[in-house]
Amino acid sequence: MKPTIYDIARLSGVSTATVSHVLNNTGRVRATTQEKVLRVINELEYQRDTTASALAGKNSYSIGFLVPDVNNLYFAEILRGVEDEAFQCGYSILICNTDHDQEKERTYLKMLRNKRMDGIIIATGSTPSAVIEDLARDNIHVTVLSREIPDTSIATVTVDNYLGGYMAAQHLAALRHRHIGFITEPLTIGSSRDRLRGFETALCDEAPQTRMYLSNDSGFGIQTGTRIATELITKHPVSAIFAANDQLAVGAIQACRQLGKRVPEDISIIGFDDTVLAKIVHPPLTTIAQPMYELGKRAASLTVTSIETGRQALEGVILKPELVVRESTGMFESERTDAR
Amino acid sequence: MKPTIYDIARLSGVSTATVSHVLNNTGRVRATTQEKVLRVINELEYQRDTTASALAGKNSYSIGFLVPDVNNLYFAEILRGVEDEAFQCGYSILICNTDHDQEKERTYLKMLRNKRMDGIIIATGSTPSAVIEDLARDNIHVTVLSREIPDTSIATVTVDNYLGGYMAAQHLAALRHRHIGFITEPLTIGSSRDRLRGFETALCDEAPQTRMYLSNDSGFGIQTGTRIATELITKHPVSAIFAANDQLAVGAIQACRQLGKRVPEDISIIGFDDTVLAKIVHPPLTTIAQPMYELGKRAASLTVTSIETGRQALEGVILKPELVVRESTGMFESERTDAR
DNA sequence: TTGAAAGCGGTACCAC
DNA sequence: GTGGTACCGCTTTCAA
Repeated sequence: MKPTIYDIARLSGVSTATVSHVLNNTGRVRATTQEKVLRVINELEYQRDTTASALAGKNSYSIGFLVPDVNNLYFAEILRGVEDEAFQCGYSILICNTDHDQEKERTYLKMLRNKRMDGIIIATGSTPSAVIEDLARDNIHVTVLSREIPDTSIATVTVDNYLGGYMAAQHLAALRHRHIGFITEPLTIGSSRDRLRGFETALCDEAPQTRMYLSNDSGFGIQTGTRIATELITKHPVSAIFAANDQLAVGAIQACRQLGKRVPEDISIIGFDDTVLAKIVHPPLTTIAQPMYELGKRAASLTVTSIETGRQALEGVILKPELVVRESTGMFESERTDAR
Repeated sequence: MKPTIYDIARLSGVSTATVSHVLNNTGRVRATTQEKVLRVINELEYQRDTTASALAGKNSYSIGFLVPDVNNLYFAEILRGVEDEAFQCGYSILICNTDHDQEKERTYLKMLRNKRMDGIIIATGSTPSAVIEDLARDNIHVTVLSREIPDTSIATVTVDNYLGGYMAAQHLAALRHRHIGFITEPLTIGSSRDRLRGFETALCDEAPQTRMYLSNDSGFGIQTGTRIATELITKHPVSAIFAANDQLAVGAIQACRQLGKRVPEDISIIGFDDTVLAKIVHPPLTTIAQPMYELGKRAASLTVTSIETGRQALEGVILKPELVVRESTGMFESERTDAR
């Protein structure tokens, strides 16, 4: 059986209080005593039981990570960043796949509370801030990841989605596209709205004569991308499409293939995120890159800081996106469109 | 503050023992008492504190998942299966990215013990079975995922890697390839060895005159695939390449592109796993599909069964791989090779 | 400097 | 049926 502090105490002839003191470097313990205790600790390969320690009021060294779906390149990479940083700091990550399901989210949140998580990183789109405040009341430090900064002051790590949308539009406008389709994620999600706003603003700023086409449909996956792109292309004279994430963009490329349109000659496509998909797909995807790993790391780091300083961080970290030009976008050539 | 059983006991005028009984449906509690207690529980929205419960000797309802890297499509999908099943059963998953690093693995294992995990799913390549037995001694139920069945009896979920390798060779042999390159993951990993054995055996069985070329180099990622494929193609007259995972295969395709070889006209490429990469890459990849999600689910399910029955499952689940033919493999045409 | 003891929130044995 | 109470393993106050 794993040794306990009682074993350590007995074998080194001191009380558990003293053992605890040397374990935590708290209180004044005579050097010789300390040494004696440490020797026994090493001898028995003693390791503090985190569960007991947590129950007694200390950290559980665990952080919950609420995420729509880890089996999604975007979130998988964020998760990697989160976990790496957490591991560095001595914390572990408990994953919660919500599938954008409010009910699952609530269930997970309860679980996390009952398991005494020290902190929670929320990367799902739409947790009401009331929930977040509840968590704070239970002394669980919350960090919101990858969506717009909510009203309530709370630790937030996000990419500048507005700017990202802006850059995408700028790129397309510079290539002289004047009829652009926009494939969005559900606009209930803050980041989606920001991307759209940025996109529209850039269009106004740089090429006010441009028309943008937005489907009522929205979603996340490749299939959705194909569906919406098909709708956009058949209903409107678009020569370019912005897809709010790489998966949607890949779907759009597939739609083009199905419809016999060449990318980028007939239709330019630009994505968002820069997951591996963007490099693998054919043609390689021009996209707005997000520093996903970094987002994860920063979120974890902020959370740990909150936990260890004992007060909820209020910082808002906003990272910059970056335009990565590959081969899926090209200059608009009018004669092609006429041939349409 | 969250209510405790003491609060419930006080407000419903009974002892904590009784509250515990109604919570656990253990012991005989008078119906009226039960009702009274339940009412208070609902009123206060009481929820059992898992940490305290675990310390008192019950389950922690947490399972550790040791995996090389969740930011890898193959493992991400397995993780999804693991988490879904665990969630269904009321357990949560703690992730541990080992990066094939023995040191990290040891550190994680300690962490998991100290956090009183009920079970651990090990999807990394090479945990010595001694470690596994240690875990068992601490009453932690272990399931090994996705590698060969070790000597010691232990719960194992795996795909038939031998068969997978066999099928890949069969496919290539049927296409009349007689000079085949083999890109492997490190052969320290059991599943890699099995794939290689299966591959070689099929070649013997079906086309003994075939030559196989194996590099000393090995690895996991796209870059590695490109590197090894380049070596294979420049040093040997290969007309086909088997890559032990889809990433390596994608790398191989990129190598072909760089070397001016067409896939599949000049070189056929077959992968392993069938991650999304296989569908996205150009040309779409012929590959040996693994039921990754299912693997994860089964592993979680076995683990939970072990935990809840109290005795380590010894079952060995072996799922079948499947050949998925896409466009990266084709019939060998001798005249092409002559032109080489 | 050290130790006795009262928790933390549950569980479960044993007596009534 | 129900309740008293001794743990689980560690932390921390308070007194010595």
